[in-house]
Amino acid sequence: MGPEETLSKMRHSAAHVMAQAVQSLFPEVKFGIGPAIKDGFYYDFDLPRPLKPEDLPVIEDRMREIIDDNLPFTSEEINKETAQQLFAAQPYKLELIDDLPDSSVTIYKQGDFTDLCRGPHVSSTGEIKALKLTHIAGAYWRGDEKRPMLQRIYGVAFGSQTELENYLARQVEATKRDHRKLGKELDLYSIHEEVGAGLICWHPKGALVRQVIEDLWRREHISRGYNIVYTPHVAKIDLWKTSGHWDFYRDYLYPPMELEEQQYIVKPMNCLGHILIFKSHLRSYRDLPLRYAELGTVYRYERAGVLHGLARVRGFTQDDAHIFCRPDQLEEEVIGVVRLAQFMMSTFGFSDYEVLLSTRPEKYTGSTQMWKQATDSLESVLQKLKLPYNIDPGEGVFYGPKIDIKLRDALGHAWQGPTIQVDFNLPQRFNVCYVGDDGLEHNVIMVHRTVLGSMERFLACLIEHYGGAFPVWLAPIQAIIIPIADRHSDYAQQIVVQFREEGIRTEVDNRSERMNLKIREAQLQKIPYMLIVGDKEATSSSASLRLRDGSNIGLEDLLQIKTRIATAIQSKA
RNA sequence: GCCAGUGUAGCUCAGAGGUAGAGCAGCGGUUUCGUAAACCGCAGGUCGUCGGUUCGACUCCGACCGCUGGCUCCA
Repeated sequence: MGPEETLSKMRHSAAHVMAQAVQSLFPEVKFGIGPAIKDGFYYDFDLPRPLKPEDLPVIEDRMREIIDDNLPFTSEEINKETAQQLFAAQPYKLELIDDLPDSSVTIYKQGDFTDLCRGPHVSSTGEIKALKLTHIAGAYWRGDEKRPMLQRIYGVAFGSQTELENYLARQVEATKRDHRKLGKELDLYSIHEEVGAGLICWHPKGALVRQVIEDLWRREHISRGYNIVYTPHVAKIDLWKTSGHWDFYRDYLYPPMELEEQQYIVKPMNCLGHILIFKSHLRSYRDLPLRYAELGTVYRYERAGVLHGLARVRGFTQDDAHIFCRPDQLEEEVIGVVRLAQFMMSTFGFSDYEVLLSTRPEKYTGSTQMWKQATDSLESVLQKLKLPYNIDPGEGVFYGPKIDIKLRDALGHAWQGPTIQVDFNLPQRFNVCYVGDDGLEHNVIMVHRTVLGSMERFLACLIEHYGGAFPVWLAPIQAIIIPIADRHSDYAQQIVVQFREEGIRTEVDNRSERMNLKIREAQLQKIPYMLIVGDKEATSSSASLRLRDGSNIGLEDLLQIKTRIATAIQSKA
């Protein structure tokens, strides 16, 4: 058994101990389930009253007592009837017992607490080393919102106090890097109640970062044979009825608006516009593949409870593209997309990612033969590119198989990254065809893909990945000139002009403040280069260079600094 | 949407059944300074919104809105 399994066993045992503790405090408790999860565990309870944050330390203390008692865990296999009697007062457990396939079930006991459980567990409660209950949350029984909501207590548990403390320290670091906090501190964006939840206003600095990314995105797409297009933000509802979105996706759509007795909706996706552009001509097999790319802003109604900073919003700009190709071109097109995705990931410093291939779900459209061919193509691409991947069986979208890439940021937090989806549905619904060399019409294969996801979510990911200290090429302000006294501001201004001519985003801090304050603020703003100028510098065409990590380079010639910065921008380091 | 928490000045936060307070930011002034916060003064708030209880509500109650952590879902 590896260290991960040992930990997970201990965490699962901690969940049982928590259940015992809760039972001793609330004898009427009805138990849900209590598994081990990443870093810890949870248990779902049906309790006579809502839990308060103050309850957690009480439960935790009770858990410590149980741990100190070092109660042994014992298991027993019993038949279902016996189990049903044993758990007669536990409706959720009874439901679980009913659903188990075997005629016998296992139970685990520690002290006076018994739970239905497959195990395994540590041998006694004393083996649970370091834990902390972290938060309370509501959770539907079996994740179904039509069923009762239970109260879930989350906890973390580790093999030693030191590891627990490290974990808590990482949490503190993650809080510091939270894009919502940094977004405010670095003046990147804001969300206003007056505008509406989940709708983003980009401030100049956030907009600048976004533009730099978009410029790179456009350049890369053009050089890789994409055509950039623009499509309207609203369209007649019939278009969305034809596509099936109005039927299948209605819960996510903003409601229709009426104009000249026609109903229009705001687009939730960009694909239909691209399809209509494709269909504006008769297309030959020689024209394919056609790749239409758009930084397309879409609006989707997301439930209020799921909104989260830039990461989950109601209006967002997808870095979208649709590839229309022949079946024999699919594989090469997917290779191109994966290479582009890899290029983007390495450009933004993501080296840790997971590739998932999602296969046919239970409800699907298209023939099984089409599914097989497309899934094989996707898999073959991953093999040719020697990309390690996992199969996510049945997790494809109803219209086709897909490849998803999950990124890990510098703190190990996972983000949904590039996605490549084959679509058999829309080409049929809209009769998207090309004329083959046989003179007959054939449906195209359509690939939806994004390599960044959405600009909003990608920025959220980048902010947290870099902890707000954007690499020089992305930094909204790349250099700031800090005159020591007012008499140095002319010299400072000359540097600004000179640097801007070189394309270096430069500002000057001309306030009548002390240099120390200006340095502090520039550092907090995570500006990569601070050029401090006083009498010495003004007479020698130089500046005293300081970096945002606190290091002090000292006096350096202006030309040299310019080259230094230009090189850093160039290398995207 | 559901469960829990929460909303006080632009920001970070304190306070509290008898009509609000700090630091930073802002404004005015003094200071012109050598590597992470100079000093003095001024101004700033229908205490999220609406309704109820009360002689009196920012404080108690209710509804709504926003935010936070989850459930569910996803770019």
